[in-house]
Amino acid sequence: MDAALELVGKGRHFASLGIREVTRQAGVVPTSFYRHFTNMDDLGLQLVDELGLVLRRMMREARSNVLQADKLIDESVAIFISHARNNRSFFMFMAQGLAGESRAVQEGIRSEMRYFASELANDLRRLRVVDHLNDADLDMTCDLVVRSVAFSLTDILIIAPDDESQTEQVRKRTARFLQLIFVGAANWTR
Amino acid sequence: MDAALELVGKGRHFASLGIREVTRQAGVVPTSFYRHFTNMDDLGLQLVDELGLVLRRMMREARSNVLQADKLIDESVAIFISHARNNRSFFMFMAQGLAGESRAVQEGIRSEMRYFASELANDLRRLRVVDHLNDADLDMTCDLVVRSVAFSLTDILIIAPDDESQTEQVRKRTARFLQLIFVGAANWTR
DNA sequence: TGCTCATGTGTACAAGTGTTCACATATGTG
DNA sequence: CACATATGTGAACACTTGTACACATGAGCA
Repeated sequence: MDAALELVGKGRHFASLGIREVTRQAGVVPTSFYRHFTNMDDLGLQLVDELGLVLRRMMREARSNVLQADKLIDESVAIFISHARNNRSFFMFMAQGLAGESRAVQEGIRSEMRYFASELANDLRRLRVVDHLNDADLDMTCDLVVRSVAFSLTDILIIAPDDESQTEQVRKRTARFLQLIFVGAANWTR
Repeated sequence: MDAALELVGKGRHFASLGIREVTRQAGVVPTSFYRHFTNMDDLGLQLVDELGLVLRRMMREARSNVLQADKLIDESVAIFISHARNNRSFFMFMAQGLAGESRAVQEGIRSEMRYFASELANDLRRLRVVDHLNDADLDMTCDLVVRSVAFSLTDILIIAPDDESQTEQVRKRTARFLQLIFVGAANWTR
């Protein structure tokens, strides 16, 4: 799994990876592959599971760092971007998988995003920043937030990993997107 | 190019297509490939160019159908979804390319999206629905709109092409996203 | 100690891959 | 008409690919 991620991190697309290629990168003989996975799709699915762990760690960090609501957006975006840079290959895999060729991987990632959005909705309720929204509208808002952040992935991943100034630009733009969405939510009337 | 699109439409990922495979689908001998393209990346780039035409046709239709501003969102989303369904393979290619393995294709698609966003900004100025926004904020809003719609692609493309009820659901949800964004824009103060 | 089970190895094979080259056939223009 | 140019063909090449099978090794446990 690490080998596959490394190849993805080098710019390869997961869909184009072969068994031999992955085992070569892992420093292992091709037949060993079958000891762990039945095919590449299987490997992809297990990567999605691990991606879930990464996202959960990120959420935990965000929750412990965002204490008061006023810095919520900037803090969260900063944490997201920092995780995206520290786990570049993982997030590349995620971005690829959203339109990948394995339906199962696709749905796995979408389900992670749904989970993420629903946790976000919980947190916002708890922080009492969206009291006037009913549940459905809050869910929609969080869905849109998660999508916007996810799309920013493509911005972060296309720039060089150490380009601080461009990263900062993406950070700012993403934060403004979320501000715009929350202004919308604050003035939303059904 | 049609052959490659057909394969993508069948669920294959563009990055995993081979020259022989594409020429086989095209009913032509492998060597013929080199008469038209130097490699698969080249083919991808030419597909991006054609994608630009599809998007421009879509814009033209949207402009001629959206006369008054009050139905703007619903009409535009409907047109977008109808185009996405009629050119399914093209939009699949677009969704894939955003996180694809060819940097050039990636940037090509991103540039199409930027163009789209800037045209949208022009239209909104012309319709005078956003008079209180300065140029930068209008650009940001349109950027977010285009991104949200683009993300909805993954929703449309994952459902069966003839599933009317799910399509309708995506249509509604996308429209609500845009409404939320425009409420945000309407109440935006720098 | 010896047994079991998980993991890794080496060899083999049929099938598929990208790319080359010389050759054939259209198509349109002077 | 003849000729140039664009496109398609067939055979050939050296590699790579997925997968099967029998065998080796090592770790943990009785």
